[in-house]
Amino acid sequence: MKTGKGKGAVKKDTKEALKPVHDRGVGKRKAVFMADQSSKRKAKKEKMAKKDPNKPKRPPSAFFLFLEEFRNTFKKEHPDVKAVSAVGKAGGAKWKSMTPADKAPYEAKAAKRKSEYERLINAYNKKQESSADEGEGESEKSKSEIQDDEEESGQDEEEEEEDDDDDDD
DNA sequence: CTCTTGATTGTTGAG
DNA sequence: CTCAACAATCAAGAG
Repeated sequence: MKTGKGKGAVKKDTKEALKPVHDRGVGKRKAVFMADQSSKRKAKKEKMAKKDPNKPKRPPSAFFLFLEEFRNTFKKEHPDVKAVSAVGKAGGAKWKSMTPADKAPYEAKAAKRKSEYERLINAYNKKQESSADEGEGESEKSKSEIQDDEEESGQDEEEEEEDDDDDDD
C-alpha cells in the first residue's frame, strides 16, 4: 500500500436526510474541472499559518487506540524491537487482519474521545471568539456558556454491544 | 524523521 | 450560502 500522506478519506454525510443533490454524478468533480489545479495545497499553506498552543490535539482514532494496546503486546514479544515504525507496520497489518467486529470496541472508544475533543474545540472556539473581540479576553463572562465542569454528568460508559449477533449481509 | 491508518479540517467548485 | 467531495495535515510511540 502506498503510504502517501493522505489517501481515501471521504467524510460521511452530516445528516442521513441529506440526500445527494445531484446524485453522485458530480462525484469526482475534480476530474471535471480540477485538471491540475494545485491551488488547494497552496491556498492551505498560505491561509494556515497560525498555530495555537491552546488548540486541542486530535483524538486518537480507533487504529491508534488499538496501537496503544498492540504496542504493549508487541513489546513483550519483541523486547529488542523498540522502533515504533516496526510496531506501526505490524499493527497496521494486524489491524487489517482484524474483523470490523474486533475493531468495533476500538471505534467505540475513539468515538468517545471524539466527543471530548468536540467539547474542547467548542471551548477553544469560544475562547477565540472572546479574545478576538477584545484582544485579551480573560473575561469571566464565559462562565455562562462554557463550564469546565466534568465530574458528574455524564460520562456514560456504556459499551456498545451489538444485540443482534445476526450478521447482516 | 521514521510508519501505521483514520479522522478531522480546510479549501474549492458548483448549485 | 450550502453541499459535496477530495486533498492534506496530524494524531503517538521511541530512537
